[in-house]
Amino acid sequence: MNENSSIRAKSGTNQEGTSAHNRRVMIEALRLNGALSRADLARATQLTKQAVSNIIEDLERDGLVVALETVRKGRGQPSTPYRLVPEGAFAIGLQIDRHLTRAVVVDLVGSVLARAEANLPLDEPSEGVKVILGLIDGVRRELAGISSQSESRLVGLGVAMPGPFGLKNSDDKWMMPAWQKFPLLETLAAGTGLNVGLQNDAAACATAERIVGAAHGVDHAVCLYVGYGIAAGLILNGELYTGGNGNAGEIGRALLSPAGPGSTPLEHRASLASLYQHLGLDAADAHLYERMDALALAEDPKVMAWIKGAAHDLRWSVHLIETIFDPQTVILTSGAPETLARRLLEAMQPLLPSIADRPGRSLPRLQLGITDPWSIALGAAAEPISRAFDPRFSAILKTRAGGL
Amino acid sequence: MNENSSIRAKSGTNQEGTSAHNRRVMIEALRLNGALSRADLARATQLTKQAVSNIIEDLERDGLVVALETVRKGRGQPSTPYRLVPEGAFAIGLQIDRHLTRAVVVDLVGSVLARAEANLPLDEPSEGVKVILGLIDGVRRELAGISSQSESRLVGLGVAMPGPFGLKNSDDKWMMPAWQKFPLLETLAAGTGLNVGLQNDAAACATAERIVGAAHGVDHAVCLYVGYGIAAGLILNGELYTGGNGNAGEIGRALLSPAGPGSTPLEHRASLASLYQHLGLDAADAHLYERMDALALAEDPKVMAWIKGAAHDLRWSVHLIETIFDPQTVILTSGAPETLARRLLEAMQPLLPSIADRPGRSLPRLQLGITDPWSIALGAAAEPISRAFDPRFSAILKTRAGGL
DNA sequence: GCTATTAAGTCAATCCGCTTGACTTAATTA
DNA sequence: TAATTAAGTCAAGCGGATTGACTTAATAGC
Repeated sequence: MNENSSIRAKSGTNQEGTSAHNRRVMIEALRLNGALSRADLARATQLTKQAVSNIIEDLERDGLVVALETVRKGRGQPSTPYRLVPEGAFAIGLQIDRHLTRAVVVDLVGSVLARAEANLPLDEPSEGVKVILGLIDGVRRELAGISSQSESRLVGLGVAMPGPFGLKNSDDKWMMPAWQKFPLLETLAAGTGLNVGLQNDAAACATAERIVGAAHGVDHAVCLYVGYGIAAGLILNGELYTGGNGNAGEIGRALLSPAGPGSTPLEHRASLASLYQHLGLDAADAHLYERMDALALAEDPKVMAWIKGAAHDLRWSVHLIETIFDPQTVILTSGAPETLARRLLEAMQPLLPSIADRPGRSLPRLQLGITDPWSIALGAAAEPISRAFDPRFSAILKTRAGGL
Repeated sequence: MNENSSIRAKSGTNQEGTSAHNRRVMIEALRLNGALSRADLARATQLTKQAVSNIIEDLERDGLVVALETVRKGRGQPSTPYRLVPEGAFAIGLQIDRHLTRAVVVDLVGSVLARAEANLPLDEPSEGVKVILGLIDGVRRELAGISSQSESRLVGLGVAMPGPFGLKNSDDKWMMPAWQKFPLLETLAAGTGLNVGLQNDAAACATAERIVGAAHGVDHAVCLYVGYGIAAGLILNGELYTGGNGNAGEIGRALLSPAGPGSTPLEHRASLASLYQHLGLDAADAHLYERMDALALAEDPKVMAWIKGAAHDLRWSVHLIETIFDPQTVILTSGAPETLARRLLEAMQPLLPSIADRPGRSLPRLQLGITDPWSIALGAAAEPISRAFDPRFSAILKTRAGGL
């Protein structure tokens, strides 16, 4: 019976796929443009007025869009704009970091409705999972107080944690080895009854930028994330790209010079971990963020020295990213306080000359992204929303019946 | 009237899009699996037997597929396998290099039916275009002798030339500045009456590997191309990725170390140009290829020294590519003779440890691709074929009526 | 050797969702 | 007040996948 399972082919599609795509296209158009009339949507999506009308009627019935006041603009019948209903869908996002974990609830438009954080016992996943499930339960209850339909409109749980995933030698202290081995997704799926997705933290950052930040509506953007480690989140062709094994963009472990295995990974020089080390701070310190903020504001010499060194490496990373991906823009994000991130951005100027240094650019080569430390949890939560509502190739195709 | 043109949205789709996609899926399945029965196709594509039957009937009428002998395999009615008809479609590929140009005709399955080459006057595009049009006309006539329907089945002209494209300072001698400014595509479209597409040479290599080489059916592969320059062709999510401005993968100009603008681009060390320089060969020499082949076979010390140096840099490039893209495999291709390419591949072993060095790999981390010097022209020709017949997201969407 | 079983493939009706073209509604312009 | 313009609806039509019953042709088992 399995003799044919080796045939490689893409899935076909049918009218359901068509309809699903068109619904998603409407939602994306409303997300990107704020409020649009049916006629606007018809023009923008190339569909007929009638098709749009039917779809909008459906979406309105499903509580995903709502009509606004009619507006008169020149000759002709006034139009009725529609906008997304934030309460149309919710998702929970979970950030698992080395020393703490955060959970948030976001709605369809990416607003954070509830948040909670807790310390995480390092290297004890089975204990940690209890903490996490408690956290999730907390924000979920909070959501229930906000919306009566919260449960039925909860589309999933997105998890973000430091990558890379699935390596052979995962005893590297940078990599949370115990967590890599723990069956986290299965445990969380069982514990919450939700669909669970996983991204690394840079991908989560990129997802956050895409839904509410600088990558909103940009098809080719790379998000350079300076956190405890360093990595790039890739928006290619308007979608998050995660590579063959979910590890694309993990540049933290890239060797900077062609000097062989002995070189220092980028991560060991341009990351908050290296900053903590440079400042003699404890990564588990509960007031780490405030301390960094204060030091950055005070232009502490040690901090400024680190910024200078990190900016040097990061400038080179931006050059490399531009050369390799040819993105429309590079977004610098960080778990660090905004003051620090902004100084880092400034220290990176002027950027190295590169292929991106072309005439007629509409977006800056490098810009500052969200610096809120909750952005990773936000991006984690945005992933299920995006999966459920954004137009994607795979959303058109018929789903393989037999699992996966 | 143009007030609404600023609305950003993806196109919707309809039954035509569905049908177009399903046709493409059938063709891809036959390309990847050789010959399949309608029942096989139905299982592989998730469509019903009936839908597949209708589509196959269409494709057969259009001369794109043909039935083979029925085969008996166990119980049940014997199945009738179908395969692609090579003569179902043709495309012309054009490679424009610094000193020469090549044109080929390929068919639907990627076989080369005709080929021609000529020298190209450097920095004189208006003269060069005459040579090119003559070359194209030649292979086109040759094709007409092979197939009576050649003209109606000619899907387009694919052009491959060294990138990057559209830079500010295009007076770099590496970059064929005069050609960068010349309205090549428009001239060729007018001169041939064909649809014209452009890729850089590494992308063409990747396209060639995808249609007939090591990337056949692989969703995530990077093609490292060592030609006169060096660049990477990116197959991401089963499609060629070209970035925001068509320059993705142009790693030749990437600086190797974070030493700032003064560093040596990779291209100046690991490319055939550097080999020619190292050997004191003239890049315009008509017998360059044979000379290189002879030297490589004889294990000439100078060649071996260059190989050692280039391999050192390339090993690092592979590490970087693996770290950044997380591909299933990296394919080494080159305009150099196979002996040389193979020695280069061997000299790159052992590869640097990287994220790709994981258990349970099904494909090698690095493998040798097509070494035929005509592979770029082949890839150029494969692009229109792929555009016309491979399943792609954009092929499903309604096309914007008003051009582009 | 007969029968049951299995699988490929067809037939005809149905269904779903977009399209078409005429029509209604409601505003501005002249 | 009439002409024009644009938003949006109505109802019939159409294209293409689905459905389920049916036919055909092979092997497996008794």
